[in-house]
Amino acid sequence: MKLTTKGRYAVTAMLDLALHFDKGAVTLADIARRQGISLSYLEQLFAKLRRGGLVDSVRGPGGGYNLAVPPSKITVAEIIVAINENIDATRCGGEKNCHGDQACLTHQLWEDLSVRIYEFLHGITLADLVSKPQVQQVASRQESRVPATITR
Amino acid sequence: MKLTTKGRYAVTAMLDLALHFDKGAVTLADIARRQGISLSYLEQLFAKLRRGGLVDSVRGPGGGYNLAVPPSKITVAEIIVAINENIDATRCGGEKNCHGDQACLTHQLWEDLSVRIYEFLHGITLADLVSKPQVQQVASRQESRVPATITR
DNA sequence: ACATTCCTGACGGCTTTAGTCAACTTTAAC
DNA sequence: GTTAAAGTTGACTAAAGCCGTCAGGAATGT
Repeated sequence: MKLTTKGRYAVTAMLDLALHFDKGAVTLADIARRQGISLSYLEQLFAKLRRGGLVDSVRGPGGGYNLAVPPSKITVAEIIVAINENIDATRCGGEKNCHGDQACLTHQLWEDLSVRIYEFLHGITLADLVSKPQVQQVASRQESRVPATITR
Repeated sequence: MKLTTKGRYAVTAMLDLALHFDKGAVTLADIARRQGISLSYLEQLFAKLRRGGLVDSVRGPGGGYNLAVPPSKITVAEIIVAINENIDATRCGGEKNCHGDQACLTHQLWEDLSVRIYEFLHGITLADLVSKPQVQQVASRQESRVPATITR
């Protein structure tokens, strides 16, 4: 389980999609504006999300992205896994050859931790996040915002 | 809570110290040989561990490093915190200004996760790790090893 | 046709990681 | 008191990953 800002961007973007789940396709430009993420970077992230089967895309005018399944069926862990193709927290990638030909001293520790983190994030769906008061509060503020100018 | 290979190196090295807790000072050269970590890199890590008060150093011949307190008093979380001076998993460093002037949508999520990871790692001491059969098994193999040549 | 939007690949700056090298200080042992 | 073992510090490099930009292309509704 690798946790970087990349994964955080992805979860934020997916949460934005979840907030507009029943309102038709959402363009990346909208997400970029609302969440303050560069459009081109979003394009990269969504390419992976699409390959991971988490979102559906609609081309052409009026197009955009939609969640492939309802928010209650998508967990945070799935999003992060789709973004970071390498998932293991261990040094050896599960090969247990971290140290020469043998497992390193702390191999088991990182494996345990990895499982814990995964379980935590797997227990949280987008629907869970949407229902949080804090999220709704921030979201409503974003709706009423003056659109900023978007580069490219 | 930032989890990188850097932190893993540090925990592995500290575990090595814990395994030799009652046997006098341990040189970095020994750790480098046993754990397959570059000596110069260990020097950097132990400078931080020393500043963090986790280890004591003894200079001169016969010198080396010792745990500053018994293994049962040192948690994995402390080690990682000492190594990565920045601890927060959130984008804004607790400032809650992740997105312009307001907290980003997922601020709370990362804060929660951060706490979870910290609690997990704070619940594991070096003594816990030492008592694990797997660790002892790997450790005993390392003791009987032919010393490899060390560069510089 | 045309504008909109997704899609793809290449590229560059930046930070972090991992490791190297060199010089220095302390101190035990001879 | 010399010497050698060890820690201490700082500068440096190479590689990787992150973040973002740019340029073009493909699909598609109007």
